[in-house]
Amino acid sequence: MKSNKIEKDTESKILEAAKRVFVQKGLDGARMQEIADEARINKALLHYYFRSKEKLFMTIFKVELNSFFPRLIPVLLSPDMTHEQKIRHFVEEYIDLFLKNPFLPAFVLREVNRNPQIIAQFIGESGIDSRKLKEVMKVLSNEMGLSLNEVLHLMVTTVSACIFPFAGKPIIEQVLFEGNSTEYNQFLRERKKFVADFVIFSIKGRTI
Amino acid sequence: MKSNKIEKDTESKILEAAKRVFVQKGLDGARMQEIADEARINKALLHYYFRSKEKLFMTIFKVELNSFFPRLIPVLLSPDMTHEQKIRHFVEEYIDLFLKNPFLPAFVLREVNRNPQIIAQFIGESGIDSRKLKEVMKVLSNEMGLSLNEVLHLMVTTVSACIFPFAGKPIIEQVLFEGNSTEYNQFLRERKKFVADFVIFSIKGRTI
DNA sequence: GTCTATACGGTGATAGAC
DNA sequence: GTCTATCACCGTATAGAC
Repeated sequence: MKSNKIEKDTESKILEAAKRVFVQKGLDGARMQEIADEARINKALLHYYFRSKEKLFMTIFKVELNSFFPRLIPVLLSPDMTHEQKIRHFVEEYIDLFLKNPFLPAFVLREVNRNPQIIAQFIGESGIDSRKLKEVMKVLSNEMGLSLNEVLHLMVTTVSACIFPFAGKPIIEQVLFEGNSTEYNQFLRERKKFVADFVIFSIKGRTI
Repeated sequence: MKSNKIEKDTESKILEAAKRVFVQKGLDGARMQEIADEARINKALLHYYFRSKEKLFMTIFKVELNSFFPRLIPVLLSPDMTHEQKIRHFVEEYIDLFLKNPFLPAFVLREVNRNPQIIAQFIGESGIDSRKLKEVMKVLSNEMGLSLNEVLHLMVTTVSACIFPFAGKPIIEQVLFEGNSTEYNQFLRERKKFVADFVIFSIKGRTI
């Protein structure tokens, strides 16, 4: 056994390298050679640990999809928070996640559109539970004084507002900030407050 | 010359086939063979009309990116409409565009993330004009009683709310409607009214 | 477990006949 | 312009030595 933990075991090195490459390039764009280089090993060893490119990809994708659906349902069901607090909490957590993993939205969207069945395949293993989700919608519906359908659209709109600024980074950065990435990052940092405000104001404006 | 217009010329056939394949599979996932089959010609002819896969792709992408940015700026500058009317008009036109081209959002997002420079490359040729866009923001800022920055976020949020339901179709369809595509399509049809209402209510809720 | 060498199929691109 | 045949390369995957 190696002395200290600076030396990672090979499997971890592969997983980390594969994550970087797959998330950036996608399944179709990624090359096993590039993953091997990134992990500082050779191609053959990739196939020794994971039998095929597909299998290695699936291992990565499962983990990433899992982190794409954060564990926020318990908070949304909490009886000790107002719906305003819940919205703020959700938006802040979700955008923070993407600030830490900026490529996650584009990656998940790309792969899920490449192979739409992949999402059904992993639905159970990721933090998604349709039953719980409907429970959340019912609770929020009561708290907000909106119909179930309105809550559904509201949720999708909130999630959209969090995800798109990351998934569409090249467009936003270029079109809105003429390529100035400092301004784009500033925009992202302001985003948490704005989106939460936006949603809350919309509920207010609707119910008066 | 052929009798009636049922027979299209080869270039058009290629272009239509390439559009279908590239939009669905992306540059990396698409195969020249598949495009040839789709166009009912052989691979060699593809290279005769367009020298390379890359060139053929660029031709398609330019057109698609162009339609991704609809010509809505004149309307947004119109002095004869309230900002509410402008928002409704924008959202309806934009969502209608995606109802007609459901794969457009996922396609543009995928390719723009694959190669972020591609957007700068075509910025002039697509219907985007940063100067005009800033003019729009200024006008809306006055009409809505919001700061320029708030209008910026508002625009991004509105666009997000229109695009994401299409770009994230596999996720939404599976997670929210358990794979029931009829319910998903129903959701999309309701979306125009909801998004416009949502934005307008938010402005109202903010300024009271 | 880790490496080098290689097999094998697929893919973009071209040559050349018609 | 359109076709068939073919090339050259690249990418996944495996064999086999250590």
